[in-house]
Amino acid sequence: MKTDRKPTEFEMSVYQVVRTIPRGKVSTYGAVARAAGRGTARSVGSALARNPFAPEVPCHRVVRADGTLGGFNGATEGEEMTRKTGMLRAEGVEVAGDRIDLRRFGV
DNA sequence: GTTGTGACGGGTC
DNA sequence: CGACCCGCCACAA
Repeated sequence: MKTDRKPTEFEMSVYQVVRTIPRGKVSTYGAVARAAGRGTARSVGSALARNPFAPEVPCHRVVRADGTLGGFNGATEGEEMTRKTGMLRAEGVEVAGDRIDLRRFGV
């Protein structure tokens, strides 16, 4: 894409943190924000929405604090979300409808 | 420098 | 449970 801009320091921090999420587990936007050292859930969502490191940064392992999926590959609904659910299940994460049980998978 | 917006979160009603 | 509001930080125009 040519509309891509250079990732800022903050965004880089976010991608780095998300990349460390172990397979079979998930994290939340708020948790990532704290791990990054600065920013909030909103900022993290914004960064992941522009995720230029596609498969390297497993954005599908990041969900909302209330357990709902959030978004994937730049979308919050549609086919992309269906894929996100499938990937999580393939990694051993139980997905009930559009939700995840953070009690077991939210590190 | 100012304004609007967002893949959010927590609190209220 | 759902709907609503307010606060939060970073980014683009």
